[in-house]
Amino acid sequence: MSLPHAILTALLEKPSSGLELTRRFDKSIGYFWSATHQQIYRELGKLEGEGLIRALPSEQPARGQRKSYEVLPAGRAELARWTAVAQDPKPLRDTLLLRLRASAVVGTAGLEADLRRHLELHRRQLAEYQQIERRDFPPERDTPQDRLRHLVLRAGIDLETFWTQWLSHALAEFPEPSDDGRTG
Amino acid sequence: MSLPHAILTALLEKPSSGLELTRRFDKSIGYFWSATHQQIYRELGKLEGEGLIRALPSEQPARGQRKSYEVLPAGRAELARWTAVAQDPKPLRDTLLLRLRASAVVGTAGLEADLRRHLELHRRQLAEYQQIERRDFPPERDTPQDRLRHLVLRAGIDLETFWTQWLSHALAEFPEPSDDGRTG
DNA sequence: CACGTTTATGCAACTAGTTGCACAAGCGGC
DNA sequence: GCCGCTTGTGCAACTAGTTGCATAAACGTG
Repeated sequence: MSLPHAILTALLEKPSSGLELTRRFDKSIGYFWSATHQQIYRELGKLEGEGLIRALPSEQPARGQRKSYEVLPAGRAELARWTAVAQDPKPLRDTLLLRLRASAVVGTAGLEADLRRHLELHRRQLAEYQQIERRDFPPERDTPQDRLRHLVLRAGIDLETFWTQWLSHALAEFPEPSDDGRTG
Repeated sequence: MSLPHAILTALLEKPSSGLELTRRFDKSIGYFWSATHQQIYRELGKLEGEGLIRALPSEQPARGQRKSYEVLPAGRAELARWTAVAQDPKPLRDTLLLRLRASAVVGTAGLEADLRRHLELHRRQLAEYQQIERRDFPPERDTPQDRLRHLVLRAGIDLETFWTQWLSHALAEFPEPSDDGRTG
């Protein structure tokens, strides 16, 4: 439902080929809307068919036969429309919480190790976000665009902070190995 | 991938019919793994076919022709297995953040109202969780099971707290109406 | 110059979740 | 006793996202 709009946003920021988009998704927009290259190519085809983007005619030859796309006015209009439409927040779906809940009835065996692993992953992600913040949002730059993008990054930072804290807390009060929380 | 395990957990906590499960999903497990009644019925059929649950033979007659299910040993084993298996956290996917990012290029028109609406929704959800916490987790009850379930609820509470704070912050530094953050 | 590797594009099939609808039985009232 | 409402169960079709694979050009190296 949102992938086409994620792609439109990325292409407005900078016209790109499928592969460039894939790379930029891996390290920017993909932080809050991930996509594989297969999804991206498929969607680029659709968007072109709908007249929302077009292939840049200029640079054709180079290696492979890469095509770069740019957003057409209709595409920009569609993105603006979609941005303004009210949408309900989608309900939380988290397997780790589900597993914790399940462990209250079937025992916590094996779970603690994975909690530690998640904690480490979230710490890493947090560090990565903080590095991006230092690099891309120094105090002096402060256009409205910067402020909006910084807000998005702050959400990522604060979410990872939440997870690291919650996981630390969870591990701290985890049942002893001998007491696995099993009911029957 | 996880719906069957959510159902197994719910059925272990208490054998139920499809409708009862649906209701309990709406106000408990569904907070972190939502499901519609259609999904639940379909999955109950599958689980029964796989021999992980069975219909309780006893109470057949009543209204409609409701069937209650209970978990078989194979089902409990499968849940325990799944709980212990390492799983990667699934990447964040959030349309609101995407829209905010898009608004940096196409303008923030219409977005602020929806941010306010989301703030209100998250405040409500937070209040609901806090009420559940007061009701279900008074200080004196403290079995390992309680502590695990309380941890899950705490995650919900802290997440909603994060969103209300972040949304408040976002609204506070939102561009003035005359300045909509548009680039070109 | 042949052979494996990287770059780049893309199709097809599968899985999970959502939406829309169907149907049957009891319930409540006029 | 019929009519509309609610309860309870369920199928079918659709949508979004994932996984696995196919293809082809250029590159680099022995």
